[in-house]
Amino acid sequence: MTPPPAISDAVTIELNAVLVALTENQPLVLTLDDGALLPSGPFATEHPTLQSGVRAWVERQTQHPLGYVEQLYTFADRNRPASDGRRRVVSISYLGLTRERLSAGARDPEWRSWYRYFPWEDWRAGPSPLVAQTILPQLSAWADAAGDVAQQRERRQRIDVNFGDGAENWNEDLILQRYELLYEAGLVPETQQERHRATVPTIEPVPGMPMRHDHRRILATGIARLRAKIKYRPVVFELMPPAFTLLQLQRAVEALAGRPMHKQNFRRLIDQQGLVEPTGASTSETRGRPAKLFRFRREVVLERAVQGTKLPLSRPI
Amino acid sequence: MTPPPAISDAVTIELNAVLVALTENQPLVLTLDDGALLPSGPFATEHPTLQSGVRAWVERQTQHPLGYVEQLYTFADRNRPASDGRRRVVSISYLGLTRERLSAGARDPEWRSWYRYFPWEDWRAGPSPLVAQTILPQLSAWADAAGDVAQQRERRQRIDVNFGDGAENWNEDLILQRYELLYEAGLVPETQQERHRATVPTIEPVPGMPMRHDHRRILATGIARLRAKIKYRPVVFELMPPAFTLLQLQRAVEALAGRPMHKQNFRRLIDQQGLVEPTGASTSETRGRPAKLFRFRREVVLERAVQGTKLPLSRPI
DNA sequence: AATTAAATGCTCGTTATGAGCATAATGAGG
DNA sequence: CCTCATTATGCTCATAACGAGCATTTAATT
Repeated sequence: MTPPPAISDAVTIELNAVLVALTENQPLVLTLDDGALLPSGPFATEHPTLQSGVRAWVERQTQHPLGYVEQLYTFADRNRPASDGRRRVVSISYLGLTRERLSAGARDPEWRSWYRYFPWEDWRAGPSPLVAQTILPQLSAWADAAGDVAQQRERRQRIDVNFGDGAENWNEDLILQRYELLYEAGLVPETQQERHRATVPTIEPVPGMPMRHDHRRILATGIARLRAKIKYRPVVFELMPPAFTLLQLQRAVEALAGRPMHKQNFRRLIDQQGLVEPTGASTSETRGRPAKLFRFRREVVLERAVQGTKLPLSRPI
Repeated sequence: MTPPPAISDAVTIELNAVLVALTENQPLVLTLDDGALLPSGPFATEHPTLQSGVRAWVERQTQHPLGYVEQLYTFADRNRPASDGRRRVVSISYLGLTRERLSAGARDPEWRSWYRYFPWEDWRAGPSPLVAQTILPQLSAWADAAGDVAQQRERRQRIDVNFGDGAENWNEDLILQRYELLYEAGLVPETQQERHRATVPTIEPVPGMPMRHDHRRILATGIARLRAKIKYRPVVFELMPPAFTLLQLQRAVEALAGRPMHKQNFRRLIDQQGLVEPTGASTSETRGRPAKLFRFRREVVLERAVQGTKLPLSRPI
């Protein structure tokens, strides 16, 4: 079935990492080159597996063991097959979670809040004004500029599904689709990198720091995966210190999800899932009543089978 | 950051496809070589993107347009970096859904029920006797054979999470983890391919047809993805004819999930999600009261933002 | 001692979900 | 023609999950 590969079909593998840490309620991502790139490394002969390749060079760079690693996506679309004899690059991206951040001295690599790249994704203090005041109007104009009426309707619907009305129906998981929509609408600087800058009318881009190549897209993919995953797997704990208060845990989840949560219900959820156990100690770092300290119950990684199902199953016959 | 790639780091990309169709309530997968392989093709210079590469050779093979395509996973672990100068192979796998099956004449490629490969995954007629009578006892023996007590406990827990007790707590999404567990326990023939056959005591493998290389694992990955996805995205319809009854739709979902569902509740779910609309016609192919025919409302792909969240969000401030 | 900031406990209404009863509309068999 | 088997479809009920918010407790601060 598979014919022997031609020389010209050889590619080079590049590994990209979305490496996430959490400090002072900010979700941080490791960047290079003044924030313009995600760290990446080659997949070399000495690596037995892809994941060990990622671990190897990330740990060398950050000087810290990488707790959790998960494959994100494989892209080969960035550069067309080169006719000049240079090999095509296939990039495989990974999401990594780590507890400690790099010593602050170095300027490059640097940890940055991911909300610098996606400011409209931070709804922790309520609906982002950026969405209602800047993004929705611009997207609206883009929808109106569509060729025919059918396309207009489709655009409006996509905008509505992904961005809501600026106040309600915000779904934090849709970060990737939102970025892609902005990209299509020409509202991020990356769009203009791609095409002939002269012919595309230069629109004022939406606030948010761009990255080179498709790295901001990869970052969005990583955030989307993480935001989805915290809902059914206890991955937050990879980012937490060994002992923490429930409020600290809540702030961590809020930082990742970009949304505020209901304190008492958050505790109820954590509690009834048996995710944590008290260490016995408590802390009074903040002003009010001292909070009990908890630790993650490692066992639950084994215990918990996701039972969640949205299908109307019937009892075993 | 990325040093210029050495010649030896060049790899060849192989694309694998888990191509699914549905006929007479059986979930079918396209196989080659008497069922021992998944179809695969090279990623060649002429393909602009990975996905177009997959589409190109799958459509050529099946003579049918491929509705839905989704990337599954990228493996590079199968073969260690070759010292003999042959290039390493990285395989990128895709899940594809198609409505029509290949003309039945050809013997190769061939559509086969995926339950031939994973017979223990079919719980449509109630708990699989294979699990309770064959698999659990063998896994139990494997757990007992562990080195120390801690490892025994861990193995027992993993078995329990993934296989339940043979009657309750079956989670159809865990198909990949179950296969991996059986692999580790040496209960599938593939295990013995890998290692030195002489030294590993040959245990009677669990029923279920093996595949070459890691193709059964890739198949499990595809099924797992599909089983998870039907719960929050209307992908079943990619496998349905243009018009269908609600019972046919239910049987399709049951075929994929490998579990029976509650008829009335299934209808309620479909109904309140507005996934379908009546065509006006009805059918009396079966005996009882004629059933109304429905069609999928294409619009919902746009309409539906997944709202599902398991976090205790609070109302926007 | 009063005030303030958290932590923590508990209740309430709404919705989603699992189960099952009841009725309707056909074809098959007598 | 009548009865039965079979499938479709409508509806109710109990329970669990979830969003909201009130009330109480416990410390630091003023």
